[in-house]
This record gives sequence, structure tokens and C-alpha cells, in this order.
Amino acid sequence: MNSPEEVVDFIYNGHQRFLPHLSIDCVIFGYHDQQLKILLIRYHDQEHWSLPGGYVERQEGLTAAAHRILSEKTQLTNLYLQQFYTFGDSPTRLNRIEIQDNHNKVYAKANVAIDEEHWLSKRTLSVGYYALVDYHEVSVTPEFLVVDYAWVDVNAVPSLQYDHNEIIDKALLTLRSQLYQQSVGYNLLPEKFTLSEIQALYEAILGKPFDRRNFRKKMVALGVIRQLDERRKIGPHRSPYLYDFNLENASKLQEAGGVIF
Amino acid sequence: MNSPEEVVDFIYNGHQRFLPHLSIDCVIFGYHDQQLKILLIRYHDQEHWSLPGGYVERQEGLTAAAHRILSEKTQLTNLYLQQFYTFGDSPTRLNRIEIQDNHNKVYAKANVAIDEEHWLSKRTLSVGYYALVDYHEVSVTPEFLVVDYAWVDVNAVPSLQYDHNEIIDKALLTLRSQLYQQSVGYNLLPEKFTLSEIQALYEAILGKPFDRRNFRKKMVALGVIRQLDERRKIGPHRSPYLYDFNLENASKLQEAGGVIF
DNA sequence: GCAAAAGTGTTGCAGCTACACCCATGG
DNA sequence: CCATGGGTGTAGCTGCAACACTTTTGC
Repeated sequence: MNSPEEVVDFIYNGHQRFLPHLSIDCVIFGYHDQQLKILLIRYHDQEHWSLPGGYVERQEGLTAAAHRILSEKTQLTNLYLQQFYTFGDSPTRLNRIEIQDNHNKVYAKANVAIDEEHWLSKRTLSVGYYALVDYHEVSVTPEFLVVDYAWVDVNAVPSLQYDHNEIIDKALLTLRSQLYQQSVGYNLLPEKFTLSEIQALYEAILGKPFDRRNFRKKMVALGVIRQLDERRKIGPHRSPYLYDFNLENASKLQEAGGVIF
Repeated sequence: MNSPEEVVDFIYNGHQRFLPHLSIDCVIFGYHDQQLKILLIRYHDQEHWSLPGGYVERQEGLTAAAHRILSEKTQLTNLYLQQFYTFGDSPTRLNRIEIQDNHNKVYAKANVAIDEEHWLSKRTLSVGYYALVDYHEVSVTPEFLVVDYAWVDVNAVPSLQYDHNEIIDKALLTLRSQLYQQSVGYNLLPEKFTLSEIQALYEAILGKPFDRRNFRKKMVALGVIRQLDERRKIGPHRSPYLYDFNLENASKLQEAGGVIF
């Protein structure tokens, strides 16, 4: 929604296009500067930041909706996207007055107001998806109601709107637990990378350091990555080997994963 | 809904009480006769069986709704209940005609019909919860529209309505992957049990046999169970020791679980 | 005494952790 | 030649899998 007209249309006609009472919230992970970051946005006249999100069209699959919303926000398609939980317990989700109030502050920018019977004033459940994106390829779409966006370190997330902090916590837990089953890094790193790079990524995600030698052995033994016959020049140091992801093996890991015995 | 009057009231006034477009489906696992079973129900004039489910009240938390629905169906409270996925992709969920048609067959028993604008004819997303219940304590409530119910072995689930087979598959995967983190067995076994009993349960859930000695070592080492200073008489055989669950340890396992490194 | 179930211990292997020294490169 | 980062191997430990014989009990 890039213009006041589109916002007004959304307010008055959105209920025909979208399902009420249900939204999708996206935890978009990007990796930059040795840090795992999350994309946050801030709506007009709102003190707290939010997760990017959207609504599901009436005849649209849930997964399709998540992909659409994400590509609307980041201009990226074909992302790694994973549903992790559906949130419907937080008291802030049930507080009509607060919800209506917040919406009205935001929509004031387009000179519209909603009353308590409006579909956007109602209680909303939210399906959480997390995405892994290449930080450098993201170009956040400037939306009319979004006055600011920022990539924040996962360890320094401010207090967010509604239950969005809880959503991020759960997303991180899920991401961590799936790190070795899915080829998570595939979407956060360039096609070819050095061992140090992927190790730094894993350290950022899991929040702890690893031993270089053991890390290499584990990743190669699991078949997650493959060493290439190629090195990269990196200034006044020895040239490190490049690696890439072994995607065939990843799908096998995925099938076997989860069940321990 | 135990009477035609309640059904009629639900049809005509349910939209005031419940959120539209959203349901909860429950995969209720019970354990009996060395088999892991699932509770299925069959609605009036429906060929296929279904999972028990229900709707979320407008001001009710999602988890609270799941508990309410489950206790309405089984008369049990305080169950182990776990959300595992939200389903909104299956084409059968988007096929209005089929949905309306099926509903009308069912509701014909109460002599009511719904048109395509009725809230129950609309596309519905479903939040999946799985529950673990003590098979013996369940007394399935006879509902007016439910003409039959059955406990079926997880390995012999018939073809179900909509995407309910997919829901069960995902529930089983989740249950299996959480087996050693959560004290899953706690809800499927009596308070005290023999090693053979819990081993048979784990074999039923994971679908493969284990070695008695290794199984005991693992369960005790993980701190999931504790051997008691008590035996049980079991006819013409040696009296086995009893065990119970070590719930304190379970919560620790849960925190550590998931993240591998 | 016999049939059925339960109790129990050891060995080998695989995979993880901990750990330190040398090499390559550019300035 | 030096500072920085990269490459590499081994030893010990833990945890898991494989495996068989003896004990208890009621009939």
C-alpha cells in the first residue's frame, strides 16, 4: 500500500478481499556483519516497532499468502519460508480498545478512522512464518503507512507491539532446532563461502562459539557442505578454501531428522 | 451439541459466538492393547471419518479453546495438549461447494440447511493440536450429529475427510520428534508402570522395537523415568519393578532439547 | 519342571570434544 | 619479517548398539 488511496481502499474494501480475524506475521532473518538480524517496521504514529505482516486472501492458500506478503515487503520471491506457530493467546490480542486505538493512530495518516465494528478492530490470530533472506538482496518497499524500518540484531530486539517479542522468541527457537536438518545457511550466505563465514553464521544463530576443526569435520561429515577446489583471495592472509551447500544430502537429513532413535 | 435444538441454535447463532474461517482439529492419541490409537468420529450421512474439532469463541484464547473443545469431546480436563501446525493449503479447504454440501448432509439430521453465504460454508483454516489421553478415562460424549466414533490404530487410519490424513501425519511426526523432550508417556500410562509397558508404548509411537537393556539404560540416563523400590505381581512370571516419570528432569530436558550443539 | 517374562553387564565402534602448531599472504 | 587468519590431526571420552544367560513365578 503505497498511497493514501490504496490505504483507504484497503480500509473500506479489504474485508471483501481478505479473511477477517487472521493475519500472518513474518520474522525475516537476515545475516550481515557477523550478526543475525531481524527486519522490523514501524507504522505511522506508533511508539513500538512491529513485525512485517499481512492478511490472507479469501481464496488463497496459507503458504501462498505468506509468500505473497513476504515478496510484497522485500521484493524477493522463492524464499525459504517456514511456518512455526499460530499465536492466539496473548491478552493484547483480545484487547479491542487498544487494537482499534493503534489502528486509528496509524490510519490517521490517510485520514480515515475505523469504529469498533470494523473488521480491523476485531481480535486477530496470527500465523507465524520465519524467512531466511539474503540481507543484500532485500530492498524494503516503502509503504505509505510504514514510516521506518530497521534490521536489528536478534540479541537487541526492542520491546515490540502486541506479542511480537514472543513470536520472535519462538521463531528463533524453531530456527535453532532446525539448523542441522534444513540447509538453513543456504539462504543466508552467498552460493560459495568460506568455512569461517559459515561458522560465524552458525555462531550468530546459536549464540555460542565453536572450534574450527570440529566444526569443519561435523559439517562435512553430516554432508551439509562440500569443500570446493577453489580458494578466495582475502588480503594479507592465507587464501581459504570455498565451500558450497550439498542440497541433495539436505533433503535426506530432513527426512531422517527429528526422530532421534 | 446433544440435541437438534442446540444444533439449530449453533447454525443460526454460532457466528455471534465463534470466529468464522477458523477451526481447531484435535488429534487425540490414546494407548491401548500395545497400540497407539487415534480417536475418530463420523458425522451423520458422511462416508468419511473426521478428526474431532471445534471453533474458537470470539474472546477466547486459542489454547483455551483447544482445551475446551477437547474436554467437550472427551470429558477430560487438564490434558497434555500441543499445537503443532496450522493448515490452510489443501484444495479441499477451498472448495466451497464440497464444504457446503457436506455440511448440509450432516445438518439434515437437524432439519436445517445452510446456503453458500452461511458462515459455515466458508473456507476454513484449521489449527492442529494433538492430545495425549488415558484411553481408559475417556468417555466420548454422544453428540447429536456424531453417529459413530472409533479408536483406530495409527497404522490403519482410513481415508478421512478434507486434509485430515495430512493433519494426522504431521501430528505423528511432531509427537515422535518430541518424545524424548517432553514427558510424553506421562499422559498415556498410569502413574506407575513397568519397563515393558513404557517400552511397548515407545515402540508403538516410533514404530520399531528396542533392546530391553539399552532402552532401560537410555531412559534412566536421560532422567525421564525413575526406578521405584516396588514390584508388581504379574501372574506366573517374575515380578517386574515399577517406574515413574521424573517430571523435574523433564522440564530441564525440554529447555535443552531441540538445539543440538 | 516348564513356560513365560524380567533382570542384568560387557565389548566394540562411532562420534564428539579438547587441544596447538605450522602455513600462506600482503604490506 | 611480522601480523593475521587459515589449514590440519590426534588422543581420550562418552554414548550407543549388539548381544545371552540367569532368575522368578504360577501352574
